[in-house]
Formats: sequence, C-alpha cells, structure tokens
Amino acid sequence: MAECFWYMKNCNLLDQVAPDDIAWLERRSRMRKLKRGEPIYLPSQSADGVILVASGRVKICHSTPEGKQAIIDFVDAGEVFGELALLDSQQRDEYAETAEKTTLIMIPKRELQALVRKYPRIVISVTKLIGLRRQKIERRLRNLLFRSNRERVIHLLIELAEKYGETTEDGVVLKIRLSHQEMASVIGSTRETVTVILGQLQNENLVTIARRRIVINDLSKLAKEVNEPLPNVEGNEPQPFSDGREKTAAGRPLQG
Amino acid sequence: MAECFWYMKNCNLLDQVAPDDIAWLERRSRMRKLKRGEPIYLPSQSADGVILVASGRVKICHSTPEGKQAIIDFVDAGEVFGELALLDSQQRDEYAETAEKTTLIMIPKRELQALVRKYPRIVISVTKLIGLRRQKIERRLRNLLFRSNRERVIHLLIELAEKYGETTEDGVVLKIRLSHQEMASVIGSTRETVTVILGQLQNENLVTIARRRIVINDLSKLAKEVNEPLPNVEGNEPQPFSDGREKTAAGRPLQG
DNA sequence: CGGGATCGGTAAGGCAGGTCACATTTCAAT
DNA sequence: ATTGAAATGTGACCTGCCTTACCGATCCCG
Repeated sequence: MAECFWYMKNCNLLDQVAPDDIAWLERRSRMRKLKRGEPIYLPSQSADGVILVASGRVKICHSTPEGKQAIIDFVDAGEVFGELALLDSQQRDEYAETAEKTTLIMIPKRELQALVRKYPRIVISVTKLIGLRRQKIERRLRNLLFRSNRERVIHLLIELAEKYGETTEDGVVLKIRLSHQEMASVIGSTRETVTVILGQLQNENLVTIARRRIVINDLSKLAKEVNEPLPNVEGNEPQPFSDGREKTAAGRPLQG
Repeated sequence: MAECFWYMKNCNLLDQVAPDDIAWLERRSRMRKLKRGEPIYLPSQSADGVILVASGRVKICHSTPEGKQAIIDFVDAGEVFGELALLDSQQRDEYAETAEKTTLIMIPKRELQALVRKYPRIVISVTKLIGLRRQKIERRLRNLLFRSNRERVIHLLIELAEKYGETTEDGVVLKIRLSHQEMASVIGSTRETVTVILGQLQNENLVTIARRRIVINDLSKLAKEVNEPLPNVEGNEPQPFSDGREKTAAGRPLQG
C-alpha cells in the first residue's frame, strides 16, 4: 500500500493536501489491479466515488444499440475520472474499461467530501478539472460536426499530438499505441475507413506508421488542412504543459 | 436599471447573494439590448466575464472553414454563459449570437471574483453549472457518434422536449421555435435532410408541425426507437424541474 | 517459441445523405 | 394589406463511406 500513497501524492488534485491526510485517505481507499480490457463500472451502476488511475490507461465508453463502441475519452496514469459523481449521484450513462493493464485507486465520495471540508481549495481544483474536460469535449463536438472522415482523423492526430506528442528530428512521435478500431471508435467511423485514410496520409508523407507507432512528419501541414492553429507539443514550444493536467497552479482562478 | 436588478435576482447563480450585493454588482455590470441575429462575441475575443441572458435566447456557435454554422448550445433567459471564462481567460474558440431579440447583462470577471470572496458558496454553484453543461455535451456527443440522421433528429426532439416541452392532451408541445436550418446546425446535417425527416415523422403520426410549432404526439415511441429512457416533461412527471437550471438547492453536493 | 487471437490492408457494391436547383409558403416589417 | 426576405417542400444526381468478405501480418500469452 506504500505505492498507493505515492500515487495519490502525485495526483494533482491532492497536491495541497498534507501527507498525513493523504495517508488517512489512502487507508479508506481501495486499490484494484486489472488486466487490459476489463470493465471498471457499467452504465447502470450508480456513482459512488472518484477513481484515480495509478498506472495504465482507461477508456470512457458508450455503446450504441447496434453494439458499436464509442470512446468518449482516455484517462491516463495520474488522472482521475468519474469526478462528476461529486455533483450528483445519478446513474452514469457511460461505462469505463481498461485500455491496458491498469491499477486503480477507488476513492469513496464520502471521504473526499470530508477532505474538502478541511481543504476548501480542492473545490477549485475540481472545478478546473471539470471545466477543462468540458472544453475538450466541446472541441471534439466541433471537430465531428460537418467534418469528413479524413478531417476527423486529422483532428484526432492533432489532439493526440498535444497530449502524447514528443518532438524529435523525425517529427512528432505519439507516445500512445492505438488500434485503428480504437481511433474509429473515437471519431465515429469504421476500422476500414481509418485504415484507408491513414494509408493516404502516409502516401502523402504527412505521417509515418511502423509497428503501431505513429509519427507525424508534418504537423503544421496537417493543422493547416483543417484550419487549426499549430498546437504546442512537448519538446518544442516554450509552454511545457498543455494537456489539461498542468500543475494546477494552486488554482487561483476564482479567487483573485 | 431596476429591471436589471430584477433579472439578476432571478439568476440561480446569485440566489444566495444579499440584495445589497446584487445592487452593487448591478452598478458594475453593463446591459446590452440586441436584435435577433446579432453577434455577441467573436472567437478571437478574449473572455472578460460572464454574461447573463435577461430575456431572449442566445446561440453558442462555431463555424467550419466551409462556412457551415454548428450550434453548440442554446442559452435561455435566466441562464448565464461564458462561465468558463472564470477558469482561464484564454481566447474562446466559439462565438455567440442572439437567436431572437435579447437583453444581456455583462458581468465583469473581476467583480464576480470579489463576490466569490464574500460568498464562497458561489463556487459550488459554478461547479454544478459547468458540470451539468458538460454532461449535456457528453450526451450530445454520444448521440451524434454512429447515429443516422433520423436518429439524430429524434434525439434532438427528445432533448427539446426535456427542456422546452409541456405536456398537453395533444402530446408534448415544444415551447421553442426552431427553423429546420437551425436543427440541422445542431445535429450536423443539412436543412433539406431535416425537412425530409420531419416530414416522415409527421406521416408516421409521431409529431405534428404547424406554423413552426412542434408537437410530439408519441414521445415514448420516439424514445424507444433510439433506446432512450422516457424523459421527464413539464406537466407530466412528478419531478418538476429537469432542465439543468433547477433551483440549485443551495448546492450541498460537495459539502456533505 | 509456437499458435490462437487480434490487427491491418484491400477491394467490390450499395445506399444514406450531401449538393444543387427551383417552386411554394410563411413571416415580419412598413 | 403589401412586399421582400426567409423558411419549407421536393426531386435528380452524385459521392463518401459503410458493409461485407477475405487474407496476410503481428502480437501476446502460455
């Protein structure tokens, strides 16, 4: 359980909390280790707390009546999800599953609320978190409405570059491995179409894919094609963090 | 300006604020009266505060490079928008325009922050507001991915019924007037397609449209077709408010 | 390191829905 | 009421992409 403590210390939501209190929270949380592709919660289950991803990666999904899987979001190590449970304990209407071997820490709502009483600042962090995720979703909505599948793929690549990209001499390397099927589930398309489009982008020398490793050779050309500004990517632009989990800056936004 | 005061009193975000403080806020806010179809802010403008819709209705939009208008959300009288400006003063990447003759109250960020210092509770209300909107957007995302245009139209009708519906003996009357073009802009389709689909739904006696007034004759059948639960509609189910602006309930969710 | 499962590539065929074009109706302002 | 503007209804055409089918490559776990 010492590792659990460490994970929680590294969660930006808790970075203003004294170690003693983290230890207290830790004792009241539950750790789960899951293999790839295992369900975490189902849509019918009521939300009973917040979940911290200690290691691995989680997919937030939704299934259409015809059985197609839509991926709403990915949650990486160090990030929390299910945070809307803090607002109302309604049923969730999405489900979550692991995208790879993953360790989770389940933090009960009740204990977190107690912590909030001691550290009111946490509310601000939570607000920021929810707001940033909302901006991300709004952006995805915009990038889907009226967009062709090629444009959707390009938008996705740009998003991935922002979150997982690292600039090298070859271009922007994406430090995430996604199957074509998963990409299709994100953009609302089919596996075959994604395959074809990625093939085209390779022929045009815009991207290079080898062994499930995506390298974007010409990010600015991609961005220009869909009228997006050139995003910040790690190892390039001055701004070091732009992936929605920057160091929370002691969340002064509403206070002054 | 007395009316301005009244509007602010009726905004659920401010319902815990003493009248004196509302008056103070009012003196520092600016009122704008706009005709239908006028721009409120453009994507390039930086966000400098929150905007309260005193009367009328506002559209939050986004334009694709090809000039198609996507409608992200409607904001009705009594609701605020631009609230993400409180989190970070980034540029907005959407624009807002009036959907009809509208009166707005522009509340500067600075003054609202001062008010937050006196009423920390407001943060909770803001969090709830942002969270509810996020749930709404996530739902729209789900309802667009992998859905045919017919299904999208039906999902839209159900959403409208929840927010604007009133149950009568004829069925659910939608107290909002939308053009086919506007509906198309919401679901990412074209005006012609929406026309055809609404015509089909009329032939199937699912809806009746007369003089831009939409009446849903068989909401449960519509809901069943897209595997949605039957929504609460004003004048029918026990729960009186379910439109995302319920009386805020002094927002106890994070406090215990 | 071997073998089953998952993933990637390709092609033919069909259809939902976008585009264009035009007629008619309804709305709102004078 | 009059009239120009906006919204609606409808059809022909065409294309993007979904569907189905199949096969080779790659991965992963025992």
